[in-house]
Amino acid sequence: MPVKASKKRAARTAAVRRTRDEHAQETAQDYVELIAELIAGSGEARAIDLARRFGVTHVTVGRTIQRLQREGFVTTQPYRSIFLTAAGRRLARESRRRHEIVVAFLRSLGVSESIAQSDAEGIEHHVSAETLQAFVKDLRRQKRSRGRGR
Amino acid sequence: MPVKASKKRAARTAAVRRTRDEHAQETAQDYVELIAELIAGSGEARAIDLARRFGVTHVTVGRTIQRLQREGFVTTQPYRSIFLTAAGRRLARESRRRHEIVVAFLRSLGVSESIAQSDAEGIEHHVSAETLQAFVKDLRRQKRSRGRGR
DNA sequence: TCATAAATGTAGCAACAGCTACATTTTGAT
DNA sequence: ATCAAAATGTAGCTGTTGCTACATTTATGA
Repeated sequence: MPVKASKKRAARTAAVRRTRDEHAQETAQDYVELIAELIAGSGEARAIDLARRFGVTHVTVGRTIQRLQREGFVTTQPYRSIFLTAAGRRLARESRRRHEIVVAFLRSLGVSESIAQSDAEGIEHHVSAETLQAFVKDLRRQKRSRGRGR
Repeated sequence: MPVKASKKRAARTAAVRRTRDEHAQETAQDYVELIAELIAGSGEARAIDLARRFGVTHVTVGRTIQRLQREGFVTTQPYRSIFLTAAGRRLARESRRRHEIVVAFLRSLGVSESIAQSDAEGIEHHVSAETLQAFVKDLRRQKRSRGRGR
C-alpha cells in the first residue's frame, strides 16, 4: 500500500512532490508577489491587472483570490480591489527575496536579463533553503573575486 | 480582453505560464524519466513501481499512463507493464540530461547530494536552454580553474 | 491445482485552474 | 445625471491529478 495514508492529510512525507497543494502554494506566491508590486506601484491591486499580467481571464483570478482570502493571505470585498494581510505581506516579502536572489545569481552566470527573469519565476519555487544559501554564497565569492581581480 | 484566445489553443504566447499544459508536460517528463530508469534497472516498468516512487496511488499512475499513451510517449496493455515509444525514449533522454546537468551544477556550488537531487527535480523543468548552457559553461570554468589551481 | 496475495482496472468523488457566456456593479465621459 | 464601457461576479463546462472503494486479472506458494 502507499507509504502515507496514515492519518488524514497530516504529516506528508517528503516523497509526495509536485502535488496539487504544492502547485497551489506556488500560485499563492506568484499572486501575493504581484499584488505587492501593484500596490507599491500604483497604490492598488485590481483583479484585471493580475489577469493581464498572468495572461488568464478575470474569472480565474477571481477564483484564486477567493482561495487566497480563505487561506488568509488577502482581503477583498465585492467589486473592490485586493489587499494583503500581514501573512500575505510576509509571503510576498519572502517570495520577492527568493526571486531576486535567483535572478541575480543567473545574471552572474551570464544569463540575459529577460531569460533570468522568466526562468527565475519557475525556479524560485523549487529552490530549497540550502540551495538558495549556496547561491548567496557564490554571489559573495564572485564579488570578492572581482574585488581582488581589478 | 485576454491577450490570446486567437484561434483555439494554437500560438500560446509566452505570457501564459504555469498552465495545465505545462504542468502536464512536467509530469510527462518525470514519468518517462522514471520508466526509462526502471526498464534499465529491472528490465520492466510496472505501475506499482511508479506509484511507490512518486508517492501516489496506482490509480493516479494508471490515469497518467493512459494520457501518456494517448500522447504517444508510452505503450501498454491491460495488466501489462509499460514501454516507451521512440518519442518517449527521446523525451526521457533529454530529461535525464537536464537533470544531470542541474544536479552536477548544484553539487559544484556545495549543495549536498540529496538536496541537489530533490531540488533538481523541481528546477529541471524550469530551466531554459540558455540557462542550462550557462550551467554547463560554469562547470567547465570550474574544471579549468581547478586544473590551474592544483 | 488452487487459494490467496499482488497488481491493475473501473467508478465516482474532490480541488485546482483554465475557459465562455452572461449578469451586475463601478467608473468615467458627455 | 445618464449612459456606455470597464471591471467584477456567477453559472457551468473541461482537463489534470489526487483520493477511496470495489472489481478483475495475474502471479505465487502451499
